[in-house]
This record gives sequence, structure tokens and C-alpha cells, in this order.
Amino acid sequence: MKQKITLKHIAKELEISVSTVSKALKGSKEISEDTRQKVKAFAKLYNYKPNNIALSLKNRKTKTIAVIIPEIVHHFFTTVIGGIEKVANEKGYQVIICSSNNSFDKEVINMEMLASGSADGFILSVAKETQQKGDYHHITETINQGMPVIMFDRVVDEMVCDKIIVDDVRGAQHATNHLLSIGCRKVALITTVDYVSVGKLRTLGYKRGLSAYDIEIDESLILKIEDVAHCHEKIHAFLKDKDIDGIFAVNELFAATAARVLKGFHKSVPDDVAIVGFTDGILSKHCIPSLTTVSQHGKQMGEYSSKLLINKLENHEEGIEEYKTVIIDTELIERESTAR
Amino acid sequence: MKQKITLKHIAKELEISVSTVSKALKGSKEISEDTRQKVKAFAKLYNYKPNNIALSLKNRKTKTIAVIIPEIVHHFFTTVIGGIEKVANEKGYQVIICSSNNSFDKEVINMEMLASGSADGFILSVAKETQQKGDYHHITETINQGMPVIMFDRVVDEMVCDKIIVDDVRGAQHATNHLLSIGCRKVALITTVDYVSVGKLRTLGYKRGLSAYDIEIDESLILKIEDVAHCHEKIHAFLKDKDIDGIFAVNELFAATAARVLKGFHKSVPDDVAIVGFTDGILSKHCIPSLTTVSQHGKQMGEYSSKLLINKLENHEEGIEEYKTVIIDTELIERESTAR
DNA sequence: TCTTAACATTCAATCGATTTCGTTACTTAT
DNA sequence: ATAAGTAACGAAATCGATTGAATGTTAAGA
Repeated sequence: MKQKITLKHIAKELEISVSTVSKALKGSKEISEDTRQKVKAFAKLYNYKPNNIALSLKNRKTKTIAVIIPEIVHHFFTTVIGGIEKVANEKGYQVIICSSNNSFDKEVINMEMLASGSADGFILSVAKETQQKGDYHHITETINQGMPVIMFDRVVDEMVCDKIIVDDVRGAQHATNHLLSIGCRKVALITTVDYVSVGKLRTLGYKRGLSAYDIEIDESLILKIEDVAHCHEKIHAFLKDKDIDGIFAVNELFAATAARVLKGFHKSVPDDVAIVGFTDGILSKHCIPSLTTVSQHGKQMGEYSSKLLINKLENHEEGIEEYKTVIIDTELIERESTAR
Repeated sequence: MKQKITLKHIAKELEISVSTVSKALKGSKEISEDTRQKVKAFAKLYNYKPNNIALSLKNRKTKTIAVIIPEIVHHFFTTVIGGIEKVANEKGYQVIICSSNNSFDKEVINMEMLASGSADGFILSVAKETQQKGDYHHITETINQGMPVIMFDRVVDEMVCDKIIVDDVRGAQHATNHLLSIGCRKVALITTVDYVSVGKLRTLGYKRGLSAYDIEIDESLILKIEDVAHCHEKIHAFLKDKDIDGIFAVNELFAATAARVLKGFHKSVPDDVAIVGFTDGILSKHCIPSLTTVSQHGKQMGEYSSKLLINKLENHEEGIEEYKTVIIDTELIERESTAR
């Protein structure tokens, strides 16, 4: 087992100083052609790679981006990460991914850990628990220390930083209008509890969608689910004997579960009840029937976040603070669950 | 914007030396109670956090684990990561995740990058392209430099390192036998091309499963899919007019797609054709009909990998090399697609 | 022969934290 | 009074790499 080789090793072996080695490797014309060649050859032979940690310390930048997301086992978030990674790697950045597991404490710990030297900037989507608590001191502190932070999807309005979001309201409104346009008149909503920002916004979109068709909002047609793990029972109880002809669900799991429950009631999707979900994941695509859904263009979101962050990191002018909020368009993808 | 505070700042402010500050913060009894209190109070006030990079450089360990997986948008892998993160975080380790995107080059670049100081060890599942090429020099080199590497799922037999795998052969055999036990006699196999290690092993399991029931292997009932993107057409063409009563698919996408194609042919699942997939993902669980599948216990795999790696990192005895291969049991999860 | 410039190489500081080894100043024992 | 011991702190080396300043060497020109 040969240990990792350092400049010092090369210097000793070649009987020259460390600085000469360093300069030779960087091709500095301060060093004679002869020595340069020798050093380079030696370095190549022993497969020398500069130590990233030492470089980070010296340059005071790590060339890594920290991404903190609520859940890693989640198609939408992984799609976003895909986009982040793509752009980051192209520009020579590493990506560190941490999941907060929707826990406030873990989010704080992760953030503090990564903020102390491990990363140059953050891309983050806050945990459910954090939104519920409304405690954002860790984010504020990180920003105050001069670290750029980009928030995406689950953002915090009152935070002063860059934000990449989809227009959840419009997306939801579009989805609802689509249901109405194919003839539905009793459209139910399956959503999350209100403190989840996106759930709230999509609920608003649903209401606006109905209003656009002059349909009164019937609160008894709205189901708010707190605990995802028990959504099947909740949805089952909710849909039992309910006279509806359309469902808008704020995520694909709720949509697919609704489809399943309806099947149990021997109702046909889309003929008896049409369904539109949110998030274009695997489930929507491959479910039977496949689900009409609102795509959030996760990859694009990730790419944009990454670009924005790297841009901040590399072209930051002292004293100038400028924050953008970027809205990525949603897109309604029509599939079998509304094909009638 | 207040800059990050360092020991030096504290030292200057309190008019004592850096070493005193460091010792005081660590509670060394070398320092008077008085100074200790003062330093600690000051540090707390200014929210001092030691710089990770400096610590890493000094200690020659980063307390981070690098995970390289073929795809990030993949339920099984994210499940594994969940397990890795859980254990790692409990033990105070960071996790860096990089996807190779199934590209050999990206795998090599990522590995070399992370090996030069950014991480203490690796947990990796090799890219499809790497398996195809059979070029593992980057892994060998990393191991030779003294970095522990744990391979999981898509492992390389000839590599000398720890491995965490599921018994793909037995899992597949079990799945096949289940189909036969519920009465299927003409069981088709939908698999990947042979160079994907798990595909090959599951194919073997399928064959063994048939042999156990004294059923001859009919190569015309085996479909090998190269390009996942076009699996629907392939499966459609394959199943058209085929006289079968069971399908074993080596992943859940193939299984779900088969179900969809069969529905197009107006065949019932499970009554006309029963289906078993592999990987217990979202699709298998929420698809209609839900899919019987072989669960690989991804989270457990991740947890185990993490434990094994951290154990290596913390209790490594010089001169002793010992490598384990751990086989995680698979489990057949019976659902609607074989309920008859 | 002496000066001067050009060139090659090395020194030393730096990044932030830790740690060993001193160095004071004082107290206690002999 | 002297040796020894102790408490409290600081200087400097270290981790690995970079870089501006300083040093040393050589050859050309006066």
C-alpha cells in the first residue's frame, strides 16, 4: 500500500524544494524547462494529485456546493439534484447532498456543519418541520456569514435570498381548469396540511381554478392529509360515498392512491372520476391508468439553481447584494387519467 | 455581513495566544478556570465554529464518506443512501453523494477527485459502462492508496474489498418458484443485457427456478433489454401473441410496463398472467395492480455498508487486511399481481 | 576585474486549528 | 537559601499547497 504522495515527497526525492515542485507542476516559466520536465514526469509516474483539503484551506474555497433537501427518497428532489450535479460538474464543482429527513434539528446541524468550511454555498429546500416551526435562524446566520444560499421549491418568503420556485398556484389552477374543461363539475382536492408551503399554494390554485368556472368552493370536498403514511385510509374514508367526478391531488402519491381507492369502489378512472396529480414522477408515468399531472421541470430547476449559485460564487462584487426569484413554468402533461 | 470568526480573532480580541484559546475551548486543565470561562463565553457570543477544512488537514481525516452510485434518480439507490446517511450521521460523519450517471469517465473523475483528500472512504456501486468495459483501475488505485472501499449491489467479483450484496440468484429463483407454485407453467423472463451483473445473476436464478420444477428453459421466452428508454416497444413486441401465464421481470419498471402492455392486450393480471418484479419501489407498491416483488432491503444494505466502512476507518489495524462479503436476504413481497 | 542583468531556485508566510515543548513566575520542601 | 515542583501561558512545528520576496549563480558587458 503506497501512501498518497505529496509535494514534499517529490521534493525530497528530486532534491529540490517544495516551491520549485509546485511551480514546476503549474508550468511556471520561473522554473527551467529541464526541472519542469523532470518534476512533471515524476509526478505523473507516481500519480500525484494535489490534496483538495490543503487547496481549500489555502484558497478559502472548496469548490463544492451543499444541497440540503427534505427527503432523498423522493423522485422530484432527486431530479432536481440531477440538474444541480450536471451543471456543477461541468463547472468543476463537487456536490454534497444531505437530507434533513424533514427534521428541523437535522437541517440545522447539517447546515452548520457544512457552513464551517465544507462548502462554498447552499442550495436548499426546507424541511416540513422547519416550515411548521417558522424558525429560520440557521439560514439567516449562514447568509450573514457571507455564504450564498439558494432556496428552491419549499422556500421561505421572508428570507432574503435567491429563490427558484414553480408557480404552484398557476400550476394547480391549470390542473383544476383542465378537469373542469373535460366536463368535471364536482372536483375534490386532496392536499397536505397548510404549513407546507407548496400544499397551501396548490390549494389556493385549486380554489382559483374553481372560481374561474364560477363553481362554489365546497370545503367538504377538500381533504388535508397530515401523515403521508396513512394516506390510504384517509383517502378511502374521504371518497366513500362521495359524489364527485374529478380529483386534483397535490402530489402523485395521493393521486395514485385515489385511483386505487376508486378502483375498490368499482369506479372507472377517467370515465367516472378523472384525476390530475402534481409532480411528474415514475408513478404518474407508469401507473395504470397513467396519471395526468403537473410537471415541475425538476431538472431545469436544479440546473438553474446551480448556475445561479456558481455565478454568485464566482462573480460576487463586494458590497452589491442582488437577489432574484425565478419562477419556472409548470406544464400539464395529459395522460390516461383525464382522457375522455 | 460578519466574517467567520477564527481562533486568531478570539486570541487578538482577548489579548492571549492562539494556543491558549484552542486549549481553553477544549477545556484543557492547563488553562486557568478564569481564562477558560472568558474564552468560552466569547466564543459562544460570536458563535465560533472550528473550520472543518483546517481540522481535516490537521487530522488527516475528513469524517466524510463518499458514495458513488450509477443513478441518483432511482428509488433503490436512494433507499440505500438513506440507510448510509442514517448510520453515518449518528456517528458524526458527513456523506458526499455523487452519481456516475452510468458513465465510466464520470465515475473515474469523481473517484479521483474525492480520493484526493475529500473523503475517508468510499461506498460504491459501479456504473453500467464500467461493468461493460471491465476497467477497474480507478478502484484498485484508490484501495492501494489505503482508502477503504465498500462495494454494494453492482459489485465486481475480482476486486479485493468488502462487498454488500443481495443474493440475486436466490431472490430470482424464489420469485420464479412463486410463480410456478401458484400454477404458472409458461413463465417469461424480462431481463437486461448480460454485462449488468445483477441482470445476469437474476437470469440465472430464473433458470434455476424453472429447473427446480423440471421445466425446460425456452430461450424464446427470454427478453433481454439493452435500452431502458425503449422498453415499452420491446416488451410489446415480445408479448404480442405469446402464450404465457407468468412473467418474472428483473426490475419494477419492466414489470409495470409488462402489466401495461398486457392490459392493452386485454389480458388480466394476475388471472391470465401473473407478474413478479424485483426491487420494492414506489411503482410496485402503488401500481394498479400492485406488484409482487423481490425486496432487496436497500435501507439495510446502506446501513450495513456504512457501519462496515466506519468500522474500518476507526479500528483499522496496520498490516491486517480482512475483507467481508455480506449477503443481505431478499424477501418476496406478495401483492395483487400474483394473487389468485 | 567589476558591475549588472537574467535566470534558477529557495525562503518564508499563509490558510485555521492542534499539540509538543518551553518559558515564566511562583510556591513548597529541604 | 536553594532545589524542586506546579500553574498558566506562549512559541513554533505541523498538516499540504501556493506565492511573492529573497538569495544564489552565471554570463555578458563596461
